[in-house]
Formats: sequence, structure tokens, C-alpha cells
Amino acid sequence: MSTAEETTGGEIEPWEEVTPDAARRLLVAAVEAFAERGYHATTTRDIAGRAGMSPAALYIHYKTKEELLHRISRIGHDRALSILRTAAAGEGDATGRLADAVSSFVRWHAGRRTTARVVQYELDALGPDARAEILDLRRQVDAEVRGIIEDGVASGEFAVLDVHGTTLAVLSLCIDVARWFNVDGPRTPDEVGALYADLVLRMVGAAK
Amino acid sequence: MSTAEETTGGEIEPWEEVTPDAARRLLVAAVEAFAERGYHATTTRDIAGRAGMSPAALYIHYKTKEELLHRISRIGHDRALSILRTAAAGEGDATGRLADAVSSFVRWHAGRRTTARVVQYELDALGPDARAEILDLRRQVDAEVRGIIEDGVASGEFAVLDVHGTTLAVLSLCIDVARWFNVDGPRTPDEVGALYADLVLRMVGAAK
DNA sequence: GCCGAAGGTGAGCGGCCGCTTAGCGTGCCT
DNA sequence: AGGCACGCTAAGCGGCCGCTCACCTTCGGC
Repeated sequence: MSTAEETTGGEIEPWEEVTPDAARRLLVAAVEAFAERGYHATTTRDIAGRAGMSPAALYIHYKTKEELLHRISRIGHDRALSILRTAAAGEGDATGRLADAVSSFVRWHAGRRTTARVVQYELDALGPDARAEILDLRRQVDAEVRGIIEDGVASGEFAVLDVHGTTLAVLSLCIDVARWFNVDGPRTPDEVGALYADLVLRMVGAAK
Repeated sequence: MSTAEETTGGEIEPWEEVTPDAARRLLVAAVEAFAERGYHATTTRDIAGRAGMSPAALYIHYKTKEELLHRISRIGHDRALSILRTAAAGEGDATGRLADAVSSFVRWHAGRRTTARVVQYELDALGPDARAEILDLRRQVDAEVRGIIEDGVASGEFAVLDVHGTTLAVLSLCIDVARWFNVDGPRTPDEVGALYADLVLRMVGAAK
């Protein structure tokens, strides 16, 4: 119904890169609808209606309904990846960088839950080509987190037996926030980010 | 195309409680279809086809397509809850019981990934009444895990600041296995169960 | 003041959706 | 042998789906 919550970090309003204005309104409407009902249960009439337009207007800016999902997924993954890259490229030790990465990644999944839900859970609705493109971005996400954990193991900060498995678990934990997080619930995105950073440091055996 | 993998534990073939035979075949077909494509993208013609029947046959055994999802969700949650209850009621200390609970819960989500996917991710497709019934089961699932963690804190085995938040994270970690686990991947359900039990014990600060 | 491009609409097409109905085959009860 | 309950199918209904098309505005350039 509005663009209220803002705990993600620097960005004031996302999707500003999408132009013209009508195309952005349609995309924002699609994000909301896909997050609420899922891609397949959302109709093009619903999307256009939320954007205050007729059903036909959608096809001036997007070739198909799937292209909308593709664009959302692409932009969302780019954003998630850049959040992780910023944290991973920080100057502190592995412990601090992992805590940064997890807390900011979680803050995004909680604060931008609507977007994150679509990005993380509607992947299967994409066709083979778009799907492959997104999966490649996911591998880069995985590599960023794994890199920090490997650094920590090499420096002796972390005690991890299965680096790949632990990386998977850390990412899985963060991503699933988008499924259960409730804006009206008792926790703020910042609080969940702090809690999860602590839990993840425990998982890798970092000194407190 | 068959019921191959078996790492869940005692059960040989699930859904045996569903009778008559045709109703069970339809239900198994629905589980496969829902897990592959999602509830809304699955057609009644597809379900009936997989079960080797005509579309109309479905409505002899089930009132609507949603009733199929409801039955699947109900049986799946009952099974998940009974797995956790068995572990929680064990005789060991909290550390052992939590490790048991996590490893068996994860084994189920990995080994019975098809079912778990439907159970955990298609909840929103249910109507209000069925949804409320399932949400009640989820609260019981949460209570079982929280109970073990509270026991461990009381006995001094665990060092946990936020019991509710940690419970949420532990369950979230286990449940998300159903999203990423790949039967053709490098890990067996048993291996993931063991890895996750170790990670969770670290999360609660249990002595190794 | 005219013109074409850009962005929008109302109506509607072909098709697939969930679900229903009339009727058919089969096997058990008497 | 007759009857009938049960499980199932073929056909199809009403409706909504993604998407298209013919047409209508608005507006900057000359």
C-alpha cells in the first residue's frame, strides 16, 4: 500500500533505475502481487490494476509476464550480490566481515521482504535461459560468503570442518528470513540481523 | 518416476494410511506435481494423468484440488511433528536430544524433499480454515524445539540469549533444506543431518 | 496548424482452467 | 439371474487466463 519501511541501508527508494515511470510502477506492482500470491497465481490484470492502468498497458513496457519476473529477479540478485560484496571487501578481519555480511544480507531480506520473497522463491517460474542467468548470480553469491569463511579458516579465526556445507547453511539461514519475517512481528530487521550475525559466528567457531 | 530413496528412518512407504488405492495414487501424483511446479501451476488434468486416470476421477475421491493440498499438508505436518516429538521425548540430555531432533528433522526434509517442499512452501495456497489448522501444527513444532532449548539452558548445557529467536533460526535452517536439497547432489540426507546437528549445537553454545 | 511518435484504452480472441454431469462397465448380494 | 452400488470416463460448461489489435489521446518539432 506504500513504501514505508527503511532499514536496508543507504537506498531511499529502490527500482529508481527502472524507467520510464510507468514501467517502474508496473514493476513495483508486480513485486507486490508476486510476493503476496506467487507468480502463477498473479494475473496480468491484477498487476496492471495495482499500477492504475489497463491490462493492455503492461505489454507496452514488457513483452510477457515472465519478462517482469526476470527483470525483478535480475535487479534483486544484483542488489543482494552488491550488499555481500561490500561486506566481503571490508577492511576488518574475517570475523568482522562475516558479521557484516550476514547482518546486512539479513537486513535486506527482512526489510525488503517483498522483493526478497520473489527473488528467492519464484526462480522456478523462469524459463531455462533466464533461470540459468540467475543461477550464475547465485553461484557468485555463494562464492562471496565462502571466500570470507575460507579467509577465517586460513587465519585461524574459524574452526570449520565442511566449508562448502557451512557456506550453504549460512546462506540458507539468511535467505529463509524472507519466508518467515513478518513486518508486524516483534523483531525489527536490525534486530534479526544482529541475532543472525551472532548465530553465524557461533556456527563457524569464531571467538566471541 | 518411482519411490526410490529411503533414508528417512523407519517408514518403508509413506501415504499408506491413505485409502482406497486410487485415492492414494492421486495424492502421490499431486505431491509430485505440486513439488515440481507449485500448486497454482499444477492442473487437475496433470494430477489425474500422472495417476493414470481421467480428470473427472479426481473428484470422486476429493472435493476440490485444494482438498488434495490440505490432506498432503496435514499428513506431512503430522509426520514432521511426530519425528520431532520422538526426539524431544528421548532419554538423553538436552544436547543429545537437540542433535537427534535436528538430524532426524533434516533427514526427513532431505530424503522426503518432494513432500517437504509442498508442506513447507505451499501453505499460502490453502483457504483460511485449513491454513489456520496447519498454522496450529506449526506452533506445536516450534514448541517442541523451544522446549529442548529451554531444557538445555536450564541445565546449563546451552548458552542462549534469545531462546525464541534461536528456535526460529534452528527451525528455519532445517526447513530450508527442502528448498535447496538436490537428490543428485554431493550430499546424502544422513550427511546433511549430521552436519546440521553439529552446526545447531554450535549455535546454542553446547559443549562439543 | 499539421504530423508522427509514444503511451494509453476497450473490446475481445483462442485456449486452458476447475469442476459437473450423464452414462457405462464391473463385481458383490440376494 | 437380477439389481444396484461403486468407480470411472467422455464430453463439455462457464469463466478467467495471457495476450493482441484497432483506435484514441497528448505533445514536441517545424
